[in-house]
Amino acid sequence: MEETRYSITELAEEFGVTSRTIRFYEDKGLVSPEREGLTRVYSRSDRARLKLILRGRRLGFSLQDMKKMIELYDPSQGSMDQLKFTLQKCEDQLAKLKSQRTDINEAISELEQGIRDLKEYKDKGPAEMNSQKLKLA
Amino acid sequence: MEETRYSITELAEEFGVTSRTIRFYEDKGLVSPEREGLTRVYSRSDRARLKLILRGRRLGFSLQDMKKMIELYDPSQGSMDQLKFTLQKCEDQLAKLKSQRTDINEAISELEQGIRDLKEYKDKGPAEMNSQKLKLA
DNA sequence: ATTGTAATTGACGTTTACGTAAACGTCAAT
DNA sequence: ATTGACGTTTACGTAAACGTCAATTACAAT
Repeated sequence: MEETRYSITELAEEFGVTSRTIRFYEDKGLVSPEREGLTRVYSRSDRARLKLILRGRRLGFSLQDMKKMIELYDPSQGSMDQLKFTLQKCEDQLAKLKSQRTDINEAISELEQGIRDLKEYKDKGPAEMNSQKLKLA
Repeated sequence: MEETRYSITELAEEFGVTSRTIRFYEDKGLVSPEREGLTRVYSRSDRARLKLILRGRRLGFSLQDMKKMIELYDPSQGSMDQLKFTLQKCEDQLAKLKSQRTDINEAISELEQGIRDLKEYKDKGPAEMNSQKLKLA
């Protein structure tokens, strides 16, 4: 089995982040690559972790959450507790996202209405507009 | 005409923010209530501004943006420039929100799938699962 | 006058996810 | 021997939108 090795810049480019970011994750205890002298050498599993982290980030998880969840995939066995933890976090996050989506949808509606009003105000002039329509007091 | 007057805590409670927040907005030049000695006294128009600010916040505008946009409703006339500025900001923000919504929708789908996989993994046990399904490398 | 309640100010803390700068080491290639 | 590209560390900076705290006043009621 070839030992696949990655450099920090290699992974940074592949995942579209800066090497600073990857080092930052290491600081937070999310990855711990080997060292050859000072240079970091990433294994295939390090790369997988990284991928997972970035995926979690896209889904809106905090790095702390990711740290705990990622332990599910460690050399050790995926214990039931870890599994439950991850599942719970996922469901929490799902709820959060859905709530956010609701908020955003409302904001979009309000904005769209606002834009319509503003355009009308611009075209017809302030004269024949009642300020109520612009949602003022 | 009665001069309606509000205290800082009154408004804070009405709008569900802390008085610190309101003072913070003042710091940023978003409201400038009268003073009686040191005490802030808010007028009906101050209250309207505040309402507008909070509304903007809900819609995801920055305080800076709100500051500029809010001048539209100043004693001075709502100049065409201000109107255009506001309209532009609204459209920018609308675009931002729509893009966010897309991201969130994708995240929700991914999460829902992930949750399904995790549950399956939990029930059927690790044995008959291929790790690919859990999106690992 | 004292107690209590509110308000004020200023300064520093918080959170998240990094960016940036300084100053230096390493290594391959020329 | 030098150049260039990359790497390292430490430490401080950034952005937003406040929160928290402490010290100080102000004012109202007792």
